Amino acid sequence: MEPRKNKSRATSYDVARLAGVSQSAVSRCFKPGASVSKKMRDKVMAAANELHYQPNAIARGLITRRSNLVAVMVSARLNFYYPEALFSLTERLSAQNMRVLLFTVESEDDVDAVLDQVLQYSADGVISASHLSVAQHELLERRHTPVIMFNRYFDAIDSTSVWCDVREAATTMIEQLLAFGHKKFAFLHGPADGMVGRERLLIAREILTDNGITDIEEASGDYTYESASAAIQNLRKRAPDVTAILCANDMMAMGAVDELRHVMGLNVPRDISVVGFDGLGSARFASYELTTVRQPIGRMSDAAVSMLMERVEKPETSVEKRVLTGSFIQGTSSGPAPQ
Amino acid sequence: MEPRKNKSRATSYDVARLAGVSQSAVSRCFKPGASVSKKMRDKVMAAANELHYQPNAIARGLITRRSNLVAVMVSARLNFYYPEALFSLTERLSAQNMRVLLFTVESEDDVDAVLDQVLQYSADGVISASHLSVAQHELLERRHTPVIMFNRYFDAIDSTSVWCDVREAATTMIEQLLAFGHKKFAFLHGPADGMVGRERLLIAREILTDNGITDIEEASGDYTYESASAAIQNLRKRAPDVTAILCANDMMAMGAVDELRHVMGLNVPRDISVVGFDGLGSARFASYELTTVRQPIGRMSDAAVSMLMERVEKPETSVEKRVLTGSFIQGTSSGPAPQ
DNA sequence: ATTCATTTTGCATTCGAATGCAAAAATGTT
DNA sequence: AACATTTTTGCATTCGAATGCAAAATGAAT
Repeated sequence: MEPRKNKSRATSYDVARLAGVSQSAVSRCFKPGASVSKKMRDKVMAAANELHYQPNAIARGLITRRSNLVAVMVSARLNFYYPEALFSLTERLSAQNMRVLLFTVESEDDVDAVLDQVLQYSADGVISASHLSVAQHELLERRHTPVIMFNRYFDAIDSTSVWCDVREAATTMIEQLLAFGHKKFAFLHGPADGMVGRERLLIAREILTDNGITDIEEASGDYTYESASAAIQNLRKRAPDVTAILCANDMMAMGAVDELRHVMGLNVPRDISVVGFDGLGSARFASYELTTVRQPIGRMSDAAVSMLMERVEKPETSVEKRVLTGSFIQGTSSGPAPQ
Repeated sequence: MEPRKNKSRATSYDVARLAGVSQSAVSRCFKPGASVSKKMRDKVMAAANELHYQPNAIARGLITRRSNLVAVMVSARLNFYYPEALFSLTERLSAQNMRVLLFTVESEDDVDAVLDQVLQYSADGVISASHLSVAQHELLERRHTPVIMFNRYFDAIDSTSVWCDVREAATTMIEQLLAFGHKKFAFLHGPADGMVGRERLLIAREILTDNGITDIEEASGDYTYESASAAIQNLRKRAPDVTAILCANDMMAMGAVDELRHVMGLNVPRDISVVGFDGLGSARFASYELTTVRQPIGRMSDAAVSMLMERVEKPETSVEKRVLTGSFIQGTSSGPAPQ
């Protein structure tokens, strides 16, 4: 008998040799529901424990064509919303015995390179919180890799997605502002390619239009706290009569509140109201108490994971869009319009 | 010629057949620095492009014994500090052509299960921001899997780690508080198992002791914003004369500031000063402008990744502790002690 | 004890790429 | 042109687990 090669890791052959059985027997003992006698299982498990054997997921993946890896793509820019979603997804994926391969996407240009990696690692599926082009969708489809778009409904292509419908909550929010007597509104947009923010403000615009308000001021940021500062300065200069600012996300709303209060010396909500979208943890901090529309991140993650798992098990499962509804959060960053 | 089996993915054999060469030639064309003639490379690359061939990372990993996967373990509880570190690490690892396998750890009990997964996937290395026991370290060592402890210096075992030394900055911070005339201090601790927080306040205590202050009030939270609320209530009841609160992290400092200001109606820093540790992005928000000690997350990530890569390439590389220094951030959450 | 049905087990092959070695081709030398 | 040298290529094997199929073992039924 050879002295053990300086392998650090026991293989199924090592276990088989020690237990005096075949390698296939070992393999079967680690496959739930396989046909193994109790005697065999005991022998093998004893040997496996002795050698600290664990099946090699890489080798297994090669033959089964299932890596049990899920690629999760998030945009690095959105520092606050996505961590909550990311952790939430990770927990739920582990519960399904899936591992998370994390990819951050700086800009749209990175996506192709990331997808190459996703495919090289034979991820069983993708959950993407960044935009994918039609070509990119097609690439994944050709490779039979299911994708779930997370919070990306209005993409050109018809793809399986989880989305949060904010219309009802936004209506409540905006009607409350109207009831508060606000007449002059402004939007604080996200970046031009920010689908989610655009959609949110589109809905807001419709609701305002329904109520006869069409003259809306516009300003733009990039979803970050910092970007709100310049946008608000600019906005106040152009349109000092605005009394309600609708921000495309909470982060900018927080930036807006701070700029108005601490730099411009205004009282929010007495002088001006600010509302956001997302329902971040930090939006509830006592310094902000944002009025906002909360996305049910936990339930969105559940939906994304369950839709993904279905498609991993049954690849031909058809496109599905699961829509959850956001809820209105009454904060203290909005209130009656000033005299 | 068989009709293509319904494989969605071209293999090196497919490329070889199309290019009229051997499979090994294809493999070599994708290995940087291999001996291949220009003619061969062109032929192969043309075929590879036509079939959209990309080498299978799983199969490659099996034979090379290099998965190019790095397991990153973070605690899910610390919602704010770690996302910044996580994204920072992910970017740097991608730059080294390594992929991130993300694991969240709810409690210490999860760690064993997570490590099993790490080993099953043959991660080339681990970056851990959660505590590992001696046994866990040994397990990884037996499997020749290098670990870098991220922000975990004072572990029982002598392990390679990145750590942020806050002593100098903390000294500056505390001496400033003393110069501001503060005499009665309180600590807002993290949870009992929070190594980092304990260490920070230990240092703070030493510095205060050096300055003749030994009677310090103590309160405890769990690093979250919310937990500061009860701790502060309790503290104010017991010791209304405290004028400076040192918090184990920024998140609790923010919670403390808000509780003091918005619930208790105090003026921070006029009535009471609050300082933190971390240097979170949100600590800079105008509503807080925390006085704190910032950890250089970017440089810490660089250090972690470079130390890891060294040990992946040369496994026998000895233990190394890289210590970066935190910097004092002057905010407006602290100021002169009240009369 | 014999036959047949059923469950367990092992054999041999497979997944896809990498690599040591030897054969073949290209290049250099005289 | 003949030979030596270097570079390029292909053959065959390997990594570690899973699995179809056939052989072996077990159990049931007569």
